[in-house]
Amino acid sequence: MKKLLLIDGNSILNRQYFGVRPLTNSAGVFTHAVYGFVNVLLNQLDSLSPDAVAVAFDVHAPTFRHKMYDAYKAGRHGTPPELLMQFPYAKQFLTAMGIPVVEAAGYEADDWLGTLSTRWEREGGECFVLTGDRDSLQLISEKTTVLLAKNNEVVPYTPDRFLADYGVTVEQFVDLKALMGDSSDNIPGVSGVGEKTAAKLSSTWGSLDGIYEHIDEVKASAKVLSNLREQKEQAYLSQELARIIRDMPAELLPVDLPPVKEDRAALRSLFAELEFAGYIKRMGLDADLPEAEIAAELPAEEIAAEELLTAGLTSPVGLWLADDTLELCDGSRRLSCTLGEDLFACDTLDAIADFFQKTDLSFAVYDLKTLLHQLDELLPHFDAESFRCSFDVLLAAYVINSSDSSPSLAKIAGAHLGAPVESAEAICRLIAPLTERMQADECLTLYETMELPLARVLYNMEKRGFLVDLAALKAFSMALELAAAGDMAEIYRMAGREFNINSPKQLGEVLFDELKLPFFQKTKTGYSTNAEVLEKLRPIHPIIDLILDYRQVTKLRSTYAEGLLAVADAGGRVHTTFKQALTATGRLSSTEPNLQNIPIRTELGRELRRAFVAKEGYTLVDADYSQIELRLLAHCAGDKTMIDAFCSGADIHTATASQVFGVPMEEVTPELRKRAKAVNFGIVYGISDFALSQDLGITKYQAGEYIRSYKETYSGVDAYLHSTIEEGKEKGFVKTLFGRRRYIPELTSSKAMMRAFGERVAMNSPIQGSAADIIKVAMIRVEDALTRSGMDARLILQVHDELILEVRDDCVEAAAALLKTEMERAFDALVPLTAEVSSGKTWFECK
DNA sequence: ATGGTCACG
DNA sequence: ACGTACGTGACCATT
Repeated sequence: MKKLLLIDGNSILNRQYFGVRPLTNSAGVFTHAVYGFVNVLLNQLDSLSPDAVAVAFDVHAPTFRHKMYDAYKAGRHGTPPELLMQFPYAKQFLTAMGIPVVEAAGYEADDWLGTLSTRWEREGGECFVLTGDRDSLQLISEKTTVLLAKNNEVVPYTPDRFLADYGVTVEQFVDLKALMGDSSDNIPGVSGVGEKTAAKLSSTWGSLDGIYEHIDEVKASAKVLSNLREQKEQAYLSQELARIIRDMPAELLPVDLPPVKEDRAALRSLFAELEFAGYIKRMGLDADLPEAEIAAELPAEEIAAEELLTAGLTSPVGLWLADDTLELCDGSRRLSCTLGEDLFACDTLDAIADFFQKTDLSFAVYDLKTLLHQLDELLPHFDAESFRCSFDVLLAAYVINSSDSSPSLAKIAGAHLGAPVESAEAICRLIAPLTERMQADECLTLYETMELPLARVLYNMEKRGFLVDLAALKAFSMALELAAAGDMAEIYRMAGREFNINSPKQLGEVLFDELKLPFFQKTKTGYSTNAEVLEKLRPIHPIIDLILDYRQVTKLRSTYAEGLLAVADAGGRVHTTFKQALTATGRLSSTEPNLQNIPIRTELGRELRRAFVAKEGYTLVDADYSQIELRLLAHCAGDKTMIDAFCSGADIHTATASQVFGVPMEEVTPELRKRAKAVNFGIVYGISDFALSQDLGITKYQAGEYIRSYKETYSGVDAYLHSTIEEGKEKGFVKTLFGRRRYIPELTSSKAMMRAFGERVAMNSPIQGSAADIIKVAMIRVEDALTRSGMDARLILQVHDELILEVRDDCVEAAAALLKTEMERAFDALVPLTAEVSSGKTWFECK
């Protein structure tokens, strides 16, 4: 039987618009509704393999459309412009897919669904109707299944499923609507009749006609009966309104519905414009590119490594290192140099090393830091310092838009060149558009003076690594294992059976089903067993203590002790990888191992830091910015009260407590200080009374009072945060002191939750991002100053507001002074940016 | 692949 | 009526 897939375009786009988190391409066009639309459509094509597809759209009469627009402007529901702007893209997608779009003035999408499904059924076919609108359920039949799109799933509705859900047959659906009405569709129905009464009446008498034929026998309240009698006309009018048209004029209908035929080039360019790299990959749109189109402009010239020096290339040279090929392109020629599969092809590698050592060329690359590591591994005596890099496509793309983390070269080329291009050539051709874009967005300086130089600093830090005491780590691991085993035995004894304590599911069953402990929180999948919940249960049952301890020691053992042992090199050093183009705010991230989340808050966890050591004859020098985010808040807001507090050198949380709670500084109790500290943190994160009340264990009202009082004390901060949100809404992005942007599409969301999230992001990002910028400046300055000083002292780690040096014992004091000075001078703010220095043989001792 | 949990700033 | 702090990464269990 031939299958037809019919789609209600308006309904699906609407659902995706509200269901998928907002997304824009770099041109600022909202794309999430189309993104979701493409997703559900491709999914259905995959799972159904229909013989034909059609997508229907509403076309209201012009006068009606005007009304809709006015309604929207008046602040009532209608189609928001952010959705409206996505319709043409959805239709472009359908055209490129070869899927007919059906629409006609005066008809709604479901009229098409009704008419075309009826025709298809009559011709003996099977039909699937994809929509998010329950009204279309009336189209269900033995041969037509309605695929109802919900937020994250598509539910197939057959006659049986419908009956089970609604308690009436599909045929009675329209009568049901006729009686109960539908306010969202302006169907009046019969007053006083709701879902229950309507279902009962329909199932008893079979239909609206049946009810009125036997109106004298109908059992219902007097009020309902009289309404039924008085509103008979209205009931039949409602029935007409609810019934989907199934007989549109034949001349409007398409003669036939051809099988889907993709125009892959059109799809590729559309997805490139929308920046849907995932779909380009999913549909394999890059794989079948004709070779000529990939390389586009320049032919590849094979070249021997020995000829590179004399090839006559001109700077800048796009450079791409693939598995066994080095590609170079200077805009007029594209050279390809095979490295050879033989690892012992020393001659080639020597020649390439020689080329890099002697050349005066500067290179444009994708991901300088990784390339330096690759060249360092590949080539004998590679000198990273003398490798001249004038452009990094990855870092430029990140500075332009930090939202898509670590985009591939293909993706960047797709977005800025309009088409994927051969790699070295793409890099070369991207320089101009990316530079222009950065210039236009006022972030070229950020890129040139901060991100690009930082890449080298990070490369050096990664290469140096951090020495760990393997023996100490092993001993710690064993002690933890012993503790875990002890906990485990006791937990099993108390539970009365063995189970996997690591499984939240099994643990939940033991605690809440078997031991019958009260539960406060549930997750999507079952009981919540997180530390917050367990903490509340602690007084109730002794097993809780053991579970918390078990969790702590197993975490320390597997993630940290064993985790670090697994990645240490032969010399006992661990080399993290900093991701420089990942976070939305401009911070770095650290992986394999993550050295930015080594425990410190608990005593036992902190012990781990004893295993992070300086090598023999060396000392660790550590400095961290004191309250840098709050200080930057004071600076950005220009809030006199807060600036004075910082300039006076007072403890900021005590000062805040004093001002917010109206007590003299000397009378601020530790409890008051703790609360003020929580408010200070909350402000930086984009505060809400609820979250603050949770944090402090106080009522929401009280939390609200704290916030109100805080805003009164620091009115400049309040005004600044508001203006940041306003600017974000206006421009679509917020920016740091150094011009780093973060786009926040959520700010214009029609969903309150999403918008509130956007507002918190708008408040936090400039502060967190500016702090990230400043420590980056500090890192460049420190690395530079240390090199110039001739001291044997080197940067080895950054932890957001903290820098760590490994320093030869004889220059600890000088290095410490240098570190402090360079950090504090990295940015000239309205308040001092102080850094606190410490040193020790282990990281533990630095505090 | 995803969710729960927990480590950090 | 509803769920809530901002930014990350690793491990484990489960699908």
